[in-house]
Amino acid sequence: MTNLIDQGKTAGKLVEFSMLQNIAEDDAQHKNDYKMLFQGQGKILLALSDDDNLPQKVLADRLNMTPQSMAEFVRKLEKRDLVSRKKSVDDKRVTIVSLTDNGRLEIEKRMQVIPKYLRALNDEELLQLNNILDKINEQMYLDIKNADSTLHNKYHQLMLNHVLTKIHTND
Amino acid sequence: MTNLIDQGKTAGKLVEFSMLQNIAEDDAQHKNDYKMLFQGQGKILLALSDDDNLPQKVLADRLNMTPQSMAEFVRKLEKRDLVSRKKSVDDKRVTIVSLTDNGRLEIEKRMQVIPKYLRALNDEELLQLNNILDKINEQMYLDIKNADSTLHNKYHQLMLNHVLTKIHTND
DNA sequence: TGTTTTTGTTAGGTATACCTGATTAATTTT
DNA sequence: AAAATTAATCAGGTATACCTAACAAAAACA
Repeated sequence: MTNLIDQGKTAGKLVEFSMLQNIAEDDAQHKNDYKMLFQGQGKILLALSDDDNLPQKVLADRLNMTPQSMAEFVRKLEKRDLVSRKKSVDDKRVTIVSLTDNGRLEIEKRMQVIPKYLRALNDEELLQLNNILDKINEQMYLDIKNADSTLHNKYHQLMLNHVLTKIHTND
Repeated sequence: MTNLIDQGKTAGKLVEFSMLQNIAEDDAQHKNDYKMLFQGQGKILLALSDDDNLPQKVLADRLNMTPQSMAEFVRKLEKRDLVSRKKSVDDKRVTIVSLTDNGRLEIEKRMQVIPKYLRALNDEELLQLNNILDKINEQMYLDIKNADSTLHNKYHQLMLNHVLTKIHTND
């Protein structure tokens, strides 16, 4: 596997990339926005953007979090007017969490940020990068699926849907 | 600029990529290692790997942090045996921070992680990705430089050196 | 030499992401 | 109907990344 050497090189460049990303986006909240998409409150927003109106319990399961943490984050999101909570009619124990219009906008805003550095690429390179990302992402889907055959982490499945429908379609 | 549309597509895939990365590396500390390379204590380690034996003040300046934060992080790193501190002989006010062997190993370990998803790429694609990352990174260097003409953030300069010498050379 | 500047420390604080334990209220099971 | 399970909440905790204010010691400057 001579390939391993090339992989190593690329790995280095990816670290470099992350580093630079981190520094370059040092300006204010833009960075935070982007970074916080995949943790805590951001994760929840993302999950809801795929599948709205979920009970807290379901969210907690999907995102691999305790219900207590979920309660906390949802409360915080509610305060920021990004989600709303209402009691389920069928089951008065459950609280349904929904995105507010505000929340939906917020997600859109965060996801539509086009990193400035993409300007550096010409059409051909953009196409290449697209294809490469497709392959990489597909590989990760596989890895995730395999690591998760037990299905106990529904989040993975969730993200699969999310991305496949919302992003992949515009190829 | 029709290109904007393609950029948008790619931006989406990059978000997808980050998301998946986040989920796929869900296993234990591997994830944390990688993520924490660019913040707080990790940043400091990285800075020292380029240029060792620095006064705390210099580190604080380069990393855009208050000296107090720096003191805190350095203390934490010392506790973890990743750096050592010694008083400068020339200037008894300054504390010189140095990587321990342990710290050096730690950085190597963290940076040499080859993401599994790179397996999915063949030689040609790996080459393409390499070139693309070069271009993107170069663009970011420019952006950083421009944003930082005042030179008040030496970190950027630092990273420039770091990456150019340590990573770029093996092209 | 006395004042000012610089490096670093101590103390205290904020915010975010999580977690465990205990408890309540609603629903299901027996 | 009583017991067990479930969804959520409250209370309290840990860890990390930062920050400001106040202050001591050393060095530079006047």
